[in-house]
Amino acid sequence: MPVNKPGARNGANPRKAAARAEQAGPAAREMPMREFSRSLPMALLRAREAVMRHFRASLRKHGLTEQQWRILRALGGVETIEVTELARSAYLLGPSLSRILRDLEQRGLIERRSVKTDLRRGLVSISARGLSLIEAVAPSSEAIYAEMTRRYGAERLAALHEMLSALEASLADMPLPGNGHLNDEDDASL
Amino acid sequence: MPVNKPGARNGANPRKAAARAEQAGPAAREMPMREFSRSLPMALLRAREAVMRHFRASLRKHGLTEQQWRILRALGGVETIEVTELARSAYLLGPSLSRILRDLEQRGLIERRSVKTDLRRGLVSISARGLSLIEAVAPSSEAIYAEMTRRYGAERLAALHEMLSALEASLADMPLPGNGHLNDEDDASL
DNA sequence: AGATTTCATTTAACATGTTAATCATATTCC
DNA sequence: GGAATATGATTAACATGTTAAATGAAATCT
Repeated sequence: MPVNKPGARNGANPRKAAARAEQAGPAAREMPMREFSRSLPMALLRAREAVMRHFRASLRKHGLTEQQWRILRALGGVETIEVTELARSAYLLGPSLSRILRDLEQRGLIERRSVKTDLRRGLVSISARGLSLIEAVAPSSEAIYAEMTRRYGAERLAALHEMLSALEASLADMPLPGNGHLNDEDDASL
Repeated sequence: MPVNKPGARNGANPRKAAARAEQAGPAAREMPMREFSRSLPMALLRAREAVMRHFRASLRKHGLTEQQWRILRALGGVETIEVTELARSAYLLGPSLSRILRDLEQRGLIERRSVKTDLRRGLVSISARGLSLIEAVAPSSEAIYAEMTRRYGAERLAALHEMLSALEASLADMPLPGNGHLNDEDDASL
C-alpha cells in the first residue's frame, strides 16, 4: 500500500517536528512558497496514514495488503466484474491491478475468465475462499472503524466525507497544466 | 509520492463506476461490510489524488517527483537539518529518504555532511542549484494552489485543514490492535 | 577498557505507484 | 476482406512504500 508511517520508530508526533523545522527562526531562509505544513496533499496524506495504520496490522495478520483488501472488498459486492471496472472500483491503476490479480488468482482467492464476445476483456469474481477471507477480516475492520467513528464523531465524519467529495468535484473540471513543449528539459538534468 | 490516478485513461469519474459496481442489484451479494464508497481511507486517497494530479505534470517538467519536491521544500526552509528530522518534516520513511537523498546529492541539488560530535547523524542542506530549482517550480505550484483555493473556497479549505488535523489528533492515541501472538498465521497461506 | 545495548542510518526484499510500451483482439475505413 | 486504427490488458522500467535486517557509531554497564 501506498502510504507511509514515518516517525513511528521514534514515537513522536510528526507534526511537532515539522512545525519546529519550519518555524522561521533567526537563521531561517526566506521561503518562496507557503509553509510546508499548510500543504493540502500533505494534510490528506497524514490524515490517511493516521487512519490506515490502524488497519494495516489487522490486514497483515491475514496476509493482505491494503490494495489486495480493496480488491477483495470490491469483488465481494458483485457477482463478476470486468478488469477495467474493477480498477475504477478499487481505485487502482491497471498495472497494479494486473499484478495483484495474478497473485490473488494464484492464492485461489479470485477466479478469472474472459468475455466470450470480446476476448480482450477479462472477468473477475471472488472465490469461496476469498469470501471466507472477507468474512474473517471484516469484523475487526468494522470494529476499528466503529472506534474511529466514536472518537471523531459520526457527524464530523460525515461532514468530512462531504467536504472531501466536494473537493474532488471542485477540481474535477479544473484544467491540467498544458504539458507544453517540454522546452524546460534543461531542468531535468539538474 | 504515493498516490494513484486510475481511470484517467477513460476520462470518467471513478466514483460513478464505483457506485455502480456497488449498487446492490438483484444479483448483488450480501456485504459483511460497509459499502466501499464510504471507506474513509478511499475518500482521503481520492481527494489527495484529485489534488496531486494537478501538480504532477508541473513537477515532472522539472524532473522531480512529488517526494523529491517535498524534500526540497523542507530543505528550503532551513539552513541544515538532520536526516531524522527531515524524514518527519517531509513525511517520508527512512528508507525512502535514504534513496532519494542519494539521488538528489548526485544531481547536486543537496549537500550532506555528518555531525562532528556524533558521526551517526547526517546533516542535509540544499545547494544553490536546489534553491534555484525551487524558485523555478514554486510559481506554477503556487498558481495551481491559488486556483484550487478559488474553486473550493478559502474558508472551506481552512475548515478542511482543521478537520483533517482533528482527525489525526483523534486517532493519535487510539491503541493499535495488539499484534497478538500471530496465531492466525493460517490465513496468511490463503 | 571491553562487552552489551541503544541509536541513526542505510541496505535488502518485496509490493505498489506511475508512465510508457507491448500484445492481442476488435473496430473502422477503404 | 485486408490495412490502419482503437481498445483492454499486460509487461517493462523506474521510484516509492513498507517492514525487517544490517551497519556503524555512541552510550551504558560492570
